[in-house]
Amino acid sequence: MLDIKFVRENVDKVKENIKKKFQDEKLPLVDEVVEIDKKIRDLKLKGDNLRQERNSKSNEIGLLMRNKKIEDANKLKEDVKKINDILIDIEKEETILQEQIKEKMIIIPQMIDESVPIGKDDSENVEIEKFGKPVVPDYEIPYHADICENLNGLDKDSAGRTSGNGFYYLIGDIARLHEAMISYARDFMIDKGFTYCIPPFMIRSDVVTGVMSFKEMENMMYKIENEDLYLIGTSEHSMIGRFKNQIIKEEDLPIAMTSYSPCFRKEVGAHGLEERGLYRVHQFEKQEMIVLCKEEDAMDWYNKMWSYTVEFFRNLDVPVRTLECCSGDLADLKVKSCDVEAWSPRQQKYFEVGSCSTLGDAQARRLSIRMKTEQGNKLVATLNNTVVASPRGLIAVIENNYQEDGSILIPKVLQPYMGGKEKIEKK
RNA sequence: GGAGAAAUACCCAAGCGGUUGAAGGGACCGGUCUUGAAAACCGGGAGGUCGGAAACGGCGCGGGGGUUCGAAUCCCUCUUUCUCCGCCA
Repeated sequence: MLDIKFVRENVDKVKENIKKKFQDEKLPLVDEVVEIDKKIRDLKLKGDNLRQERNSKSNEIGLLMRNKKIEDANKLKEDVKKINDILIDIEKEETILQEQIKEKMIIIPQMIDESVPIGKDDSENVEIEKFGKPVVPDYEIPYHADICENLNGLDKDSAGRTSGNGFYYLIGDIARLHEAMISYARDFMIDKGFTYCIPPFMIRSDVVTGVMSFKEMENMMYKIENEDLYLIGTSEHSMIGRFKNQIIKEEDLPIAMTSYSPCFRKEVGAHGLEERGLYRVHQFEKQEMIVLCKEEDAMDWYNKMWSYTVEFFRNLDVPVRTLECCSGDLADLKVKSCDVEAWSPRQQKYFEVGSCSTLGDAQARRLSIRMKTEQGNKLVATLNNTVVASPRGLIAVIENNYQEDGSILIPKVLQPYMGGKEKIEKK
């Protein structure tokens, strides 16, 4: 969501930004918004003047009553009643216009960063850099679910019976490896200076609508029956929601936190669940990082944040690359975003394991997250990035450390979290 | 889950239908005194948000709604906190 003042003063820039995102159908919205905004301001001025008159007349009535001039007071009461009748209409119209403008403002995309590559859709995303050599061993790497099942580490059949498609039982050393990754990710981020946090796993609807669009909400969020509560799709939701309507002291910024949570997603309308595997599932766990900072520091943080994920995966001996989201593929709330992708030696291509975004002040405007400065309050910038989500991250580790004999070498950094174990093999 | 009480500005807190369109403290800022500080004394200010170039004005006493000429004050509702009971890792 943009600042209405910015739109008012930068109609051309806003339109150009929409074109860059190939959303030409939204172009008329800009003029409509400016027009409604003008109407609202006129109406507000009218209303304010009437309210001022009402206030002073009500005051007069008070004085007259005290002096027992009942008749004069009653006369004034009539006047104020008339003012109130006019005000009712004005207020009604204002409410309608406010809703109209909000509806439109909410779908006008955030101004993207100049550096974002222009492109229509995800096919035009741009590879930025490769880290580590993508190795293809001379033996065949089986499908990750088969590797896990062969090591007695996965039971999808039972999960199908208990919970349906999109769920899984992780068992034994595979479950432990999953947990080890999350734990290592936590400690890795703490070492980078981030504060560890376990947030609520359910949030209210007003927080949900603050952090995502309605369409996303429909397609992602599980609702608790008979309660105003939703299961979080990522801890970003509760972590950013934490600051809703808050004014942060300037000296308390930046706020850099790393949070753990299970994540629940309906995955409606996405590419569908993967029948056999663990790549796209209804439930996973994630170590996340979020940053709240001054707008001018956002780009530095953005670059730091994605590089932490790269470093994390390199420590696990997983080759990765960064892929920048082009303008057309960038979600409307985002200023700039890139995916970190891990190498799959089986598919011989990279697949998404994390996503790093800066939202500028868009989220802060929706949630009213501000910082106190000497010149008044300013919106903060919000950023988020995946450290690791598992089991998806698990797939990367398993495939890249798979041995010809069917065993998996445990990356050195994870061994302390696995009781010193160096290898997972069939018993 | 049941029963009660409460929510006022950075903090404490008065107020319970009209000179409160928020008293009084504390902290804070400015000053006097002091070599400097502390103490004391004097002075200052509603933080936020919206409209406006500004002057100024609107909103605003946990959120939302209502009654009234007029609401911090009365009514409804939601949220949160506290106390007691019940239940439970």
